[in-house]
Amino acid sequence: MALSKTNDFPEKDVQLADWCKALSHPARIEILRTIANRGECICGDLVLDLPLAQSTVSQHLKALKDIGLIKSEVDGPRSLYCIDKKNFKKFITAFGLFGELLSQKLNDDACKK
Amino acid sequence: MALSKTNDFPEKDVQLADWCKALSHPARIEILRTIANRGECICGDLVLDLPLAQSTVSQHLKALKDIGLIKSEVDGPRSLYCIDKKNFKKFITAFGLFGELLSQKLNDDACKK
DNA sequence: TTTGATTATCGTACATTTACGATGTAAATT
DNA sequence: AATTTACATCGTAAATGTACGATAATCAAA
Repeated sequence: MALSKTNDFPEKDVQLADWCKALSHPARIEILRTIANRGECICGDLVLDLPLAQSTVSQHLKALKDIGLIKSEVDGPRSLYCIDKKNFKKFITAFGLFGELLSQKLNDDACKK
Repeated sequence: MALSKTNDFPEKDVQLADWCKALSHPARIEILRTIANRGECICGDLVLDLPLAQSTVSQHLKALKDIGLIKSEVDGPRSLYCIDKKNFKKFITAFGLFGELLSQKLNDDACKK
């Protein structure tokens, strides 16, 4: 990105923002949920569930894989996807910390409206 | 959106995705944190903190306000921003639920790699 | 009431995202 | 070897997002 200034921000915030971006589309939320529910699944299963073309689903899977929330292994002509537990937990922890720190500050009522 | 298919997804997932989208830029993460830390603050304070032009910061504030995570009140020539606690907690709760449900499924080791 | 301070909005440029069909690739099956 | 199955990648179109400068709007203070 030439126009973007994301590199002028703290690395931790960029990381959290990138993870959130990965969840910023309902298809990717459903994909994560489906993979978690089934333990693992292939692209074709997701195409049946989602109102999207195969190439689009594959694109969303790539986005989730690039950011590290899922991983895959070859299974014959198929690709088997599963949650990358280590990274997923990192994300949940980082997000939880963020939410917690902010929530603490909200105890004393600062806003009138 | 004509090309987008977000309306073909469950409303709850769209809502969660939209909230995550609001956190998908490090500037908006820092803005939320700063507002929470100070209880309330004005655009000018944030402009001093962030490596962005005033108009850009104002744009990010609008995005956070449109999604409901912050609200504002007039204070002379300024605008005073603060966290919208009710909605913020809704978001944290929804996200926490999502993370928890998925984490539960990750207990039995499904992935080899 | 003019000036100054502060913020919002407009216009614009460029990058990124989302979506699809078409095509390429790799492995199993015939 | 040819075919089928499953998936990834390419090319492309349209929509969104990010960023800025310039300008408009609002209110306080001089």
